[in-house]
Amino acid sequence: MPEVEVIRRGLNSILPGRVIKAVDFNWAKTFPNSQADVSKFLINAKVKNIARRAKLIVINLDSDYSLLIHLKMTGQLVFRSSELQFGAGHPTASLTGHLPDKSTRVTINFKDGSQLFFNDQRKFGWMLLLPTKALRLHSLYGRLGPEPLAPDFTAKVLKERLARRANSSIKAALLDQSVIAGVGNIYADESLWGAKIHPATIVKNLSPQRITKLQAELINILKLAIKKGGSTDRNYVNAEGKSGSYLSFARVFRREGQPCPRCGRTIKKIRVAGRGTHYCPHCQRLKIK
DNA sequence: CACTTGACCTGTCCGC
DNA sequence: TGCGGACAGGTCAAGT
Repeated sequence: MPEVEVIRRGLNSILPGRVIKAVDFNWAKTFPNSQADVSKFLINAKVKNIARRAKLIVINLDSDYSLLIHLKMTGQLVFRSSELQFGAGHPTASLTGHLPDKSTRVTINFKDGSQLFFNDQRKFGWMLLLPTKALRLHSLYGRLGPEPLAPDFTAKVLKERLARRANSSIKAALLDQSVIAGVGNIYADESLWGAKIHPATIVKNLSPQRITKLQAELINILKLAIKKGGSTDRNYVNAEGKSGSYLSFARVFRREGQPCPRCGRTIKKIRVAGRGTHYCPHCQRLKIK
């Protein structure tokens, strides 16, 4: 989610006011809308603003339709203005090659000559055009839990939401988007380390104090990650093609074999809820009540 | 119903 | 150098 939020902010500073001239796509699953809908509600539409819900990017258009985009793990949304085709020259730029490239699934061409490229190596990401009014009722939105960075996401709310997954591991519960919207694998591991909770702990065995600590850690870590421009594990870049630096601040994620920054013992990697999971065996003890 | 596993894809890395 | 297998940031449908 921090990565998506960083992209949203970038796009929201460059796209509003631009008018779509044409859209090219080369992978049908990426963009399942009919050609008729594309012509009617996307072509000639002007971008109003860019919003986010959970890990979804929402480009609101003046056609009263919204373009929803899910980047999954390897998706990118990279903007190139007509005069700066390569984004080159910037010392931290990490995606400076020619676009479209072999991973480009959709290209949105604006009337002023600028372009937005949707690249996705693994083809898991998608776009979907929906009427703006229908978004809240759509199943993509309806089952999502609360936004962890909203002001009303309190420890009490987290306790209530976790009660839905009382018998599963806390790691699985955190990754369940219907419990909380927006926590992914990196931030689940990082916040559990911060709260000193073993990732395999069954939710009902967590004390209220641990959950309160976890709520605070989630907020702190997500905010820090946004500030650092997100996490670049391999593919991630923001709208300008630059990578994020959060992983150099990460305490356990991808740090197996290294010393725990809190106690100095060796960080381990195991599998929990089907996902690679990093933790400190000393700081994060498995408590079975 | 609650919960876990496999599938969707491409690319990379590691052991043989 | 090549090949097979495991694994990768997410989310569903299908299974138990």
